[in-house]
Amino acid sequence: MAESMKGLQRTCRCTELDESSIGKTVTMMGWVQKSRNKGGLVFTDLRDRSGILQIVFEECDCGAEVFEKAGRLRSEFVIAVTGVVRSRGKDQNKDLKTGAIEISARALRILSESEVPPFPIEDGIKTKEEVRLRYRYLDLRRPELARKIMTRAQIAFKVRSFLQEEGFLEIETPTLIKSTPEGARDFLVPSRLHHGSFYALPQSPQLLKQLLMVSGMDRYFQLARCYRDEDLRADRQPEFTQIDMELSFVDVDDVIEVNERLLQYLFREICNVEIPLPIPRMRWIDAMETYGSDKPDMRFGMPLQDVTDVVKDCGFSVFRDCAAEGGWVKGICVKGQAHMPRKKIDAYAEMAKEAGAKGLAWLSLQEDGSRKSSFAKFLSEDELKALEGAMGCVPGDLLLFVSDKKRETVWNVLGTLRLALGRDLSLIDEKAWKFLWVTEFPMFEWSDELGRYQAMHHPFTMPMEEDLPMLDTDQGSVRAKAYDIVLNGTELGGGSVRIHQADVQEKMLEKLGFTPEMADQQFGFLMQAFHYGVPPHAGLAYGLDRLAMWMVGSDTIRDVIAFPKIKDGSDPMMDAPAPVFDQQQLEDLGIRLAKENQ
RNA sequence: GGCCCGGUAGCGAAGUUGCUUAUCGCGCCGCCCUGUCACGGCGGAGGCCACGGGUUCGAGUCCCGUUCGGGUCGCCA
Repeated sequence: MAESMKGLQRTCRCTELDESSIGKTVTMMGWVQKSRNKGGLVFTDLRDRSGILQIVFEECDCGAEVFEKAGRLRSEFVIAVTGVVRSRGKDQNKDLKTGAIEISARALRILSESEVPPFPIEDGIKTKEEVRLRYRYLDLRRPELARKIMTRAQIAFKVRSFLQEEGFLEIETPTLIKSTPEGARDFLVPSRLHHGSFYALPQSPQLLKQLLMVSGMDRYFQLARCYRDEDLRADRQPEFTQIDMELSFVDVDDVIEVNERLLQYLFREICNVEIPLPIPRMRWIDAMETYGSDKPDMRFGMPLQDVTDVVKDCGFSVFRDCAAEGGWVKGICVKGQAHMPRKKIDAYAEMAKEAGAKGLAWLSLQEDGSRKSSFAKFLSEDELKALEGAMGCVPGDLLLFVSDKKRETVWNVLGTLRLALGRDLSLIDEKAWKFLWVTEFPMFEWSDELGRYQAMHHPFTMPMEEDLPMLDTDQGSVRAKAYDIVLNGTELGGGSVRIHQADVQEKMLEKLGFTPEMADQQFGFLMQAFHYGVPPHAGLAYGLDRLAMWMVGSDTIRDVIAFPKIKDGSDPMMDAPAPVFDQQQLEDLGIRLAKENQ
């Protein structure tokens, strides 16, 4: 039978008491972590979000009635205890923050009883995530997860205080907006007042924040909930939070400068990590050529090296023909792995094929100078020497090569192998924080599916001034004033300088295959705004969830989201999405379901 | 949509080339215990081996299908 807390007031949280509190009478409230009944006395560990504190019930101190009640305490009961703080003398618990003290109970109320929880409420459990997510409210009681959610709250607080200090205004933008083409699938919301019409939930507040710049707001930010109806990953949820910002009268360097200081501030305050500034920058093309990735993991080396010129006349027809057709041959040198067994090399070859390669050529130079290789027999000694020299290969090293007509394939395959090798060979310094700006992204990327170019970032991104003439002559080579911030091989955020001229924006939309009518229908409000005085502006958005994930040391984004969704986009706790309960709801919206969904 | 891994008491696991009553730890329930804190002692309860079909004298184990969960590729301006 649950008791009332009438007349009681909680004094403080568990770990807010220490030896200086000895002698004080306090009232503590929280959950029973564990109760140890020794017969003549009962020890109860009381838990709240701050930690654990030991309560002692002794009949001589608390009386028979309270002592009998204490004997009934079970895990996860919610209780209120009034008692006196005292020292634990010799019997201290060094594993507990409050291990030097305990509460000698005088009064006890059981505010709520509990069934036996479906899994232990403690750190380090191996319970399947499936079960934990169904009882997420219990999972969140576990200290390690609670700490992560509390750290996320701290991050949000620090972001706000830093940006406010820098003159940014926190402005909310609507989440019922217009569907835009391009990009990810939208979540749609049917309109009751306009049957047959739909709102879309924003994938980002992109256009709205640009309009705020037109409004003269100058510096804006928002912790914006965003929605993308795509498949989930360990670091991807259908709804997620962006630290979204936009600045007027700035160029690339200005955005980078303030954001470097933001990152430095956050990591110093939250993680006690000092990020040296400036954060290194790398052009997109160099990131691809050197690491085979637009978000390179800089915690280890093993760069990609181009040997197309070295092998263009060699005896190995695969390389020779590829070079002759304007293709690419690149390799990586895996230091000290000449002894790698054939089986493992074959596994990497399989990985290479899955990543799109036709095959993987390999050569190991043994310590005694002999070679093992899939292709060395086609090359002369001089050609081999030249190749090994170009790769910086010394005895004991293993070389892996990929050739393809498309440079994207070579990048992708070797980039994948590099990451796998870095992980498998423990080359990654897990304690390192390697930040990197990747700049000068291509403006466009070709879409086979659409049969035309797509915006790599988005259609409002400013091309680099010197590349503007190429819009008509060499569209694929136009670079954008776009930048990504990368941490340890993860994209934390990205942004760009935006187009602020109506004529350039019209040209861009035309290049992306929009007819003037389509452009007007989709973005008319933006184009209209661009006729009334637009400040040059630029911005950036971080994935707050990913940032928080790194800062708390998790490998899944779910750990920093209070109520995350599972792989199929559903919520196993509240069982959403679900069919509508009341048919009237559908009728109000003017929606009729296909037969198979009724 | 493809590929990979997994599902055995509330939780975590074991279960051999197919064989009697499916095992272990934690938790849970009862009794005992005045310094425990991974409390201890004694006793006890708890299972549609994910679901469906097949092979077999006999299936947790082998085969097929389904389902649920995770990872990954596609996808994610």
